[in-house]
Amino acid sequence: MPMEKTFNAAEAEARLYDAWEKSGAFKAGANAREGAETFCIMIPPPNVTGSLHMGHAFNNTLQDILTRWHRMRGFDTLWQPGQDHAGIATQMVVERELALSNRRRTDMSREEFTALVWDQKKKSGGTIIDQLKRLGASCDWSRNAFTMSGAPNAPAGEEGNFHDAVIKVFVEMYNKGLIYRGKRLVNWDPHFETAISDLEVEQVEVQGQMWHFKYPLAGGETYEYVERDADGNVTLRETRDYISIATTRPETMLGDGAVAVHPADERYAPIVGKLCEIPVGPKEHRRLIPIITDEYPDPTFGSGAVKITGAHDFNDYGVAKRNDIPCYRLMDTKAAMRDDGAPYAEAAAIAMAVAKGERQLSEAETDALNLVPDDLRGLDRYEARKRVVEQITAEGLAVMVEVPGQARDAKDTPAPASKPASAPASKPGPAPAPEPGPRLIPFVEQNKMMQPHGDRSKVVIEPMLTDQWFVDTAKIVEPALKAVRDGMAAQEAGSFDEKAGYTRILPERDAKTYFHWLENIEPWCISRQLWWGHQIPVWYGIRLEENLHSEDNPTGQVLKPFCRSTEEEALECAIAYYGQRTDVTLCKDGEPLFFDVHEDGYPKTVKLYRDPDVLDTWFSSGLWPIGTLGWPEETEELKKYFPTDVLVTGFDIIFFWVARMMMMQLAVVDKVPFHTVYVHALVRDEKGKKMSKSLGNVLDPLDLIEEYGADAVRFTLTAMAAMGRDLRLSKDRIAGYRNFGTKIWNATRFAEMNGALRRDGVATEKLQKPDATHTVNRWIIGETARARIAVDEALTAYRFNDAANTLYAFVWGKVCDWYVEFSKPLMDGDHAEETRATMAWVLDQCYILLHPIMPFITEELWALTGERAKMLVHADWPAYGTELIDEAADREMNWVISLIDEIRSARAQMHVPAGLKLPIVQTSLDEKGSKAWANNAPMIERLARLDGMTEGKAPKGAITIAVEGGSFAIPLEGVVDIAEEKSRLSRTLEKLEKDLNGLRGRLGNPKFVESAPEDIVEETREKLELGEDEATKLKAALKRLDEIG
RNA sequence: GGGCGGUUAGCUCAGCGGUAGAGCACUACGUUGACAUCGUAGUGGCCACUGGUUCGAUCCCAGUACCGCCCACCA
Repeated sequence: MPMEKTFNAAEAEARLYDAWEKSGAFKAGANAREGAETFCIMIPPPNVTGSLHMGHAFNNTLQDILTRWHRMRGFDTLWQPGQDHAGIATQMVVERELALSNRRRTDMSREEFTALVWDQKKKSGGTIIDQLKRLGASCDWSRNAFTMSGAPNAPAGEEGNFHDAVIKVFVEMYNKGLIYRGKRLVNWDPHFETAISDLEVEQVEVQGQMWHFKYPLAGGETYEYVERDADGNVTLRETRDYISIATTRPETMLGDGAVAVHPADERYAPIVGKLCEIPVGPKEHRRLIPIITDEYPDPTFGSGAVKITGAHDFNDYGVAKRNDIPCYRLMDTKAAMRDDGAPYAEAAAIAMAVAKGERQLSEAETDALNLVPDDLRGLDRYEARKRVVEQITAEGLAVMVEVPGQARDAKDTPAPASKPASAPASKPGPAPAPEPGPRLIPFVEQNKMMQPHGDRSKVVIEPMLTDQWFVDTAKIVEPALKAVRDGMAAQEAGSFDEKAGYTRILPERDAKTYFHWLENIEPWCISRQLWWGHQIPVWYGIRLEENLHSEDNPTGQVLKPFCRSTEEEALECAIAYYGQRTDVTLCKDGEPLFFDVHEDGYPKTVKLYRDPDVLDTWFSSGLWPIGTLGWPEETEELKKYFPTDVLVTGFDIIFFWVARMMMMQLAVVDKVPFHTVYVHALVRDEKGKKMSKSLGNVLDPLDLIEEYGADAVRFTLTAMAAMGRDLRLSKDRIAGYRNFGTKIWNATRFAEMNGALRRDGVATEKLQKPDATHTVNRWIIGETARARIAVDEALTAYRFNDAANTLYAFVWGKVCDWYVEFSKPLMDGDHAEETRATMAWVLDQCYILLHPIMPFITEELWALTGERAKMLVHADWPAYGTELIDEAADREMNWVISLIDEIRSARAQMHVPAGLKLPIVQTSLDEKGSKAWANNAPMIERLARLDGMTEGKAPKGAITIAVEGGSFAIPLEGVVDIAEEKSRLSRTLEKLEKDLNGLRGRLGNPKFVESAPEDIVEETREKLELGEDEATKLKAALKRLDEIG
């Protein structure tokens, strides 16, 4: 049955994938040789609700190439797939769904909600798996993992021990003091109402507004305010009864604990230590705060004086901690102004007492204090800001500026002498409607500033003072740094050893990124106020009085945490802690917390309640390598495949994931999770823009697979995967590689039509390399060996593009362009059988070598072209090398090829009709050339459209063909235009002479001959000699033409 | 502000000490026992700029100019 004209990808891909899966081709260890080394890749788990985007397609194509390549080479191979539960992202999807029916998560219980999330997982979790299958990913799906498997409320079918592993790690790290709980300023996402880590915050440039306000000094006190320029000359001197501060967040003034100035700032020296008044809120209850010094304020920025709001700004928090300034929380979880606690008057009075040093508050008391004036309570932070600005302005305490046309009021907004140029950069705020005469408006500096946003919610992050769990990263970072330092050193030294227990990051530059981040690592906030995730295994009771200020409780926390893997253990632990006099029970969901006490104050009943927070998704994905292999159980797979081999990932998750996996695996099992991290670049659109839904420039890999076939998409991504460079994907390129598939398909058709695929009943994988005698066959066998060597070298070095380009050049440029053409005249005659056998072998090698990149079409061709005992997916990867290269055959064929090239070129330039067969006259030819001609005459005549060769002198009106070792003439009397031939030869000669001059120059330079390596000098000499020979011939030909003309 | 990249043919990119390559696009011509998703031939480059090292630099070093990315607390 003759083959179709093209490969029908749409029809074949599903069928082939199905066949692979059914035969267990992707199972761990499939096709492994006896006693084989292992090779294991962990998939970067996509979000369970996700769908395949171009980045996934790229990432997984590379992994699949490595996996298939190793599997064919007989490694005991595992590509471990799975999905991530993706806390926020997944919860977001389900909440959005709920919103459609006007419901919210808080309308139901936690259990009901997480059940809905599990439903969602069931519904959409398979999508990405199916899509990866469309790509051809050869994962061992029977081992598909999920970061929430085995969670307490997981439905049937979601068993597994990932949850247990996560909990175990948390408990162990807690016991080792690597995890702690504390009230810290964290990034708070007001939309999802949860803390997030630094990495989940995106800095976005926005147009910022900075107001300047006057904080009156307490008791109407005044001081001499003096400003000087760089030379110390006084530029301003006046008496002030206030200190001017600049702020971008007026609403946080309510929580100010101090005003800070730089200790060296002489302008404010007279008032340091005095109190000033926050100019908001009811006048009779204005709070006073101290003016302090700290290194943080920059005297050249703003007014040089900074209001310190420890609970809502990271810098201020640092200042507050250093100077023992109270941090007053102003907002609730939605970042609206607090509406709880005692009325403002009461709270303000307490805060005032604190400021005056008359009173001290515990952390809890400070947190309970609501310093939001009654009229602002419950307002959104931006509404509150507006009100605050209005109030201050109305009261005349905003620094004003004259408009229009007037410079800003210099006396109130001092521009320090060192930065005189800063003034023009600042413009007055919103321009008022033009009115006659100058008029005063509040001075608002318009500056570009970076504002933190949640990477998921896109809302502005609010720094919030809350109780959170942290990993003490400083304690576990060192091994992760050392492992990569050692790995990179070995890589550099060329002595990299996969078994040495260190890790390298490729390309090298990404190692720098890794180092930089880890060397400056901050504590990692791992608690999230979400419902979807691993709930923190900590139960709280009340702390026993005598321990309130003990060493293990420096902040005087009232709660006593019991961190254990299970409720039962926590309960046991608590019982031991309280002793006989206390009745300890578990607090059931929704039950009120109630602590009853004995007469002497000792707890009588304690209800343990579980920490409601869940763990950061990346805490669990940080355990992906051991978790998917069954840890903490000593499973066979864990023993066999861990540490794994390569991690293939995008640079965007080096911090999120790679660094954390390194730290966590080293902390938990004291081994690096993989020896190599291959970091690939981003897939962009053809204009170089990052693909994003909002830009609408997303190329959907599924669409592309539909249109061009998975192989074409894969080959394109591979060919463009130059290390470390972003790649721009265009459809033209994909179409080009789809054509490449068609090309090899048709080469196979040719072979089939010529009976070159008859294997005479020999199982093809047993098909040996034929003992060819004909130069053409010996040559292509050598070329095949070269290709195999180059592909292996490229893949070993993770140079995927080199592998793809090598194959492209070999299959198209060598096999199709030349070998197939050469073979045509050989299909009858003495060498017919040998040529057929060689072609069959060469094509098999093409399928094998291409299979990791283009699995579908090659598998199909494999099946179509022989009785195969094994599918191609399990075919043996060849090991032949340079022993197959026949240098003599190589030289001969290269001579033949260049002769044909020359003739074709001359014909085309002389406008000889393509179909016209011409005789050729050999005017001179050395022995090698004669032999080469004799061996390959039918091929040369066919490909160069010649009609027999004679020896003799160049006839009149002939074109001259000069090749190494000889020259030919093609008589074109009447056809050829003498002038044109002259100009053609001249052009060729000119080019040649230019090259020769360069070569002569070099050889004429004694220093070159002295210093350059011998082989280079020798090569240069040879080139010159050959070139000069050719030039001589060209000159002779030109002279002849001159004689004729 | 700190760090890391990039600048090579019209476009997208390889190459990274021995005098420049691919794909696409473009031009001309189409023929042989697979292939028009094709064939053959061709056009097209002071390898960003300026210095330095070297016998020799697109490649190494230093600086300049643009472009891009990452990190960062200027109120």
